[in-house]
Amino acid sequence: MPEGHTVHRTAGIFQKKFAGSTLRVSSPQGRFTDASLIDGSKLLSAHAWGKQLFLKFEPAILRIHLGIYGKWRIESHEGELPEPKGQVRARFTSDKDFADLRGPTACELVDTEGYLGVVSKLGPDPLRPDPKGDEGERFVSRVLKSPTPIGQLLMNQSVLAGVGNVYRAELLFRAGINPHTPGKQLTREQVAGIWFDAVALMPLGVRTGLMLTRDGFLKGRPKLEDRYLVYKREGLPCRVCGSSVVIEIMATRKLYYCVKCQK
DNA sequence: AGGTTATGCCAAT
DNA sequence: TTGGCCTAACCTC
Repeated sequence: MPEGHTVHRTAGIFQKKFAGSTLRVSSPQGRFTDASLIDGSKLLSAHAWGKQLFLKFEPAILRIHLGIYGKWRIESHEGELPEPKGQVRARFTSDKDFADLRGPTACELVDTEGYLGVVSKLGPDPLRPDPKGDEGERFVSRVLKSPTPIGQLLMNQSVLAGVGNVYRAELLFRAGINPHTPGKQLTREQVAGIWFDAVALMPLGVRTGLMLTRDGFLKGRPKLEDRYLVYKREGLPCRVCGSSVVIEIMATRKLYYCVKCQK
């Protein structure tokens, strides 16, 4: 379930369970042919930026992107490692824990230059520390200059890193903004509002592993049918006004919104 | 058993 | 704009 919250959550787990340890790295499936280059080396740190996960090993940095299918299985073990389930691209093993990676779009070693090349193309990430406090402004000024619909801008990782199709729909509903509105037609307050809403909401997703966006359902594990405001609710009544939630295709992705509440 | 779908994104056209 | 990647879960038959 890969939007940015999932990736940050995984980075935290790697940091806690594996950072500072020497890891065995293998590719049961065989497709990660560079596994041998980091096998037996120390994991220095793990961090996320948007939907990208970076594992810094001593010899090189491993860049992992889950794409739409990718999944992690991370568990502890008692010396006896379980058989890989399905097609495991990469397995990371410490004394106590193992992590199996299946179906990623990217699992590749990069050097510092390659790493900088990737992150230089990423927009601000609401889940990243913002010591100077100017990351929101980077997002806001970019949106306010753009003729592109805000629904597309929120999906563009160079504008805003980590938000995907679920958070896009939910953030726009919460803001009461129609996804077709060009960025430059929004007010500064509206765009800043989206940023700060994401900054407030996404850490909940990291903590729980769920994209919680409904006030009143911001803790626990709400059932799937209670979870979202508009995402995957086409044809169902809007939770606020009761009119039918619509679905459209915007730039190849399904877009859900309420025509009445989002002007 | 086969078809559809997915929280993503890139390259080719 | 379209096709392809790549895996598993969830349908229908």
